[in-house]
Amino acid sequence: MQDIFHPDIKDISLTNVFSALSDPMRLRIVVQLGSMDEEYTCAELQPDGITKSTISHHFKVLRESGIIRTRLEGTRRFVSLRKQDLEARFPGLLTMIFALQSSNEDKGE
Amino acid sequence: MQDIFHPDIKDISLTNVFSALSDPMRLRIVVQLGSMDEEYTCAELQPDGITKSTISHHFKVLRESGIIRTRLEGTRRFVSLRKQDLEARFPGLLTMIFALQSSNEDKGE
DNA sequence: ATTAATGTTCAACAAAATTCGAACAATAGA
DNA sequence: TCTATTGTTCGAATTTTGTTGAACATTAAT
Repeated sequence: MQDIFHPDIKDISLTNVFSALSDPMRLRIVVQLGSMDEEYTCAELQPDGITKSTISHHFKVLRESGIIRTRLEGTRRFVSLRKQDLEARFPGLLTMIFALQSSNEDKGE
Repeated sequence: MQDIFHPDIKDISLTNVFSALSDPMRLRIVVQLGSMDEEYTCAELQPDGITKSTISHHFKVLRESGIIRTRLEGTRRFVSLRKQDLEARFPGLLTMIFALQSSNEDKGE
């Protein structure tokens, strides 16, 4: 039932990462995950007015593309950015994304 | 008829750029455009087995997302990377992409 | 054993993206 | 004025993506 598949570093593809980050909601999640070195539950990152199944779908996309890691603990799932892996695979990508956090980018436009 | 719309630098959005680059064919075009400081005609960048209408569509996506610039000359159109604009807007993005050119990324996987 | 909490999965739908061929537009050249 | 060249645009078909509610699974707590 629970696959919780995480691709190996070498299998993280740039096109898949770009595809995952092309959705405003997912990009915002990544920015939020990067803003603090902590884990979040899925519910904590769920925007208002968005259903559980929707956010679950986005986490799956982010996880299968190699951007986040999911850890089970009881009934909850903690997600975190694969910072080191992404930096090793695509140096500078996260840095560039976080730099835009201060400007006016990640709100879908 | 001919719009040839190019978004202003400030209107280039990261999600749109990621979306444009999430397609393997378009990413390959960008890599090829970046490998030389030259302009290409659309036909020169057309992969084997791909129709004109398809490649025309991809150039439109790249242009409207702010990644390339199109210049008319006679019946041909020369396309080039908006290197400076992209570097100003998303510092390090192109550098990161071109670094992968040497590795084994940009072939769809 | 119930009940609650946290997410996933499934079926369904709507919207968007990809691809193609045919038709068209604009220019260059004979 | 024809004709060739280069590329766009317009449907249409197919595929992918985003979203939701209902049902389910798993664990925790009572």
